[in-house]
Amino acid sequence: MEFDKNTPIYIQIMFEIKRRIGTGILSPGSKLPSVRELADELKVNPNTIVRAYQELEREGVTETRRGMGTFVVENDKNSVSEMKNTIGKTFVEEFLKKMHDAGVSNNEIITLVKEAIGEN
Amino acid sequence: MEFDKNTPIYIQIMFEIKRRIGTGILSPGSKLPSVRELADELKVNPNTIVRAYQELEREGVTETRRGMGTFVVENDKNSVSEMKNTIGKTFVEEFLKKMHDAGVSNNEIITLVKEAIGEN
Amino acid sequence: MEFDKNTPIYIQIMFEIKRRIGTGILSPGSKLPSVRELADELKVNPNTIVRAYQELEREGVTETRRGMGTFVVENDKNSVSEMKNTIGKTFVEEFLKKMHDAGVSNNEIITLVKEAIGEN
Amino acid sequence: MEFDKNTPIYIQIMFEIKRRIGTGILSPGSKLPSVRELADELKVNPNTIVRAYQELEREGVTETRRGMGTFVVENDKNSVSEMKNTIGKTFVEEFLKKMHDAGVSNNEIITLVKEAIGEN
DNA sequence: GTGGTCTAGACCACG
DNA sequence: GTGGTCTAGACCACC
Repeated sequence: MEFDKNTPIYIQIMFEIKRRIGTGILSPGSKLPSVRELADELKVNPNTIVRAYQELEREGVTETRRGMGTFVVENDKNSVSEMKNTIGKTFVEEFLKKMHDAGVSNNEIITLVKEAIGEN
Repeated sequence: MEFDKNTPIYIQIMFEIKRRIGTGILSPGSKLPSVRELADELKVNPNTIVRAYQELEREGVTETRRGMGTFVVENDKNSVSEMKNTIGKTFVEEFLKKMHDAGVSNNEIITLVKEAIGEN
Repeated sequence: MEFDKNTPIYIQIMFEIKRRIGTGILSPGSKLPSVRELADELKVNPNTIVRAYQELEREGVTETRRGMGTFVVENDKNSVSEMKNTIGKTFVEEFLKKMHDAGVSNNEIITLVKEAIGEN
Repeated sequence: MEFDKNTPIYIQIMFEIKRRIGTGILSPGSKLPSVRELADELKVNPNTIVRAYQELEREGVTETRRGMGTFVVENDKNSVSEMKNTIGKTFVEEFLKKMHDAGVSNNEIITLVKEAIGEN
């Protein structure tokens, strides 16, 4: 995994976990990798993982069971389709805000998106 | 102009200038407000404006003429439609990459965007 | 380190860093002094160091790792001999251009350079 | 004539005048273009020309005769070969200082210069 | 008048 | 402890 230099690493890790839930790699109820494991895997300071897990817990996405580790909460919110939706909507809103700020109209936005998708 | 607390002010000023070019408020060749003027207008420290203007120059959007001020470069890139297009495409690509990484399909993307626009 | 009054301090610091790379004092991958350390050492405001480090990063000479410091990029460009070569060639070209513009022939250039070196 | 963005325009104009003397375009005793003429020719603010002429007079290169204009002083120093030498030495010294600062040895300097000349 | 640089000192997010 | 950003205020060279 490569990190974008401009956004905090712990945020990117949060999205990585959500992505794994959204794509079914992690299912509700399953155990997250331990802090040390994930720190090793991502070549990152363990404190950074701790921070990410804490924020995820605050958001209600995960829960820690003492002595057992961190788990994906079994929640409607964490079903594959819901998680995809949640992440998606966040990104869409960010995106629309930026475009509007740049003076691009709604029609132009749709056109640009369709073009870009067509090209791929 | 209101500033978003989470992104550096000088970045937001850069976008504001680009937006003014993109919407035709500033045309290629025209003079930007002086550092002190804009600092006053935006209730911001002059150094912050200086920083924004320098970055814009580094990006080739503006140029400074000694003792005369800062000007929009007369450049195809800075024509109204081009500027909008450039900014737009960059954002669209970032956005699509994120969505695909999150496992959202092209069809779902278009649906989500349309929904979000409809709501606004 | 003494500063020349006529050129910005941050530029002189940039050259100092490049010189340290060019002479092998700093090797690719190694950590630069922290902003505060170097500010102390050079009796200069920390902001001035920040500026120098940022410009070096823009030039691809260094990179910052969040919360860890600023490092010399591991790059062919930054090997001792290459760095010396790169800086040197830039200066030589500038120099020759100026001399030719002033109407000095190639032979005269070599003579003048040898004279000046002999004198030192 | 194109101006280097980083050095004051009036300095560049001074060198331009010296260059014209060094290459024989202007001979000792001849009249310089009027301030307005040169300002027009170089697309520059007349004040900038005034400044350049003043500095040249301070250096003893030119003199102004009231109501008649500015003239190249008839001076050994202003003979074609001498002027070339003067400019040349200034540039050579600047150049050597930069190279030494960058850690390039005298031998390497001569090698680099010869290479660069050979290539042209 | 213009922008460019620097200092002093503060606060913040990140690891 | 690390760099990033911002403010306040100063001085300077240039046009």
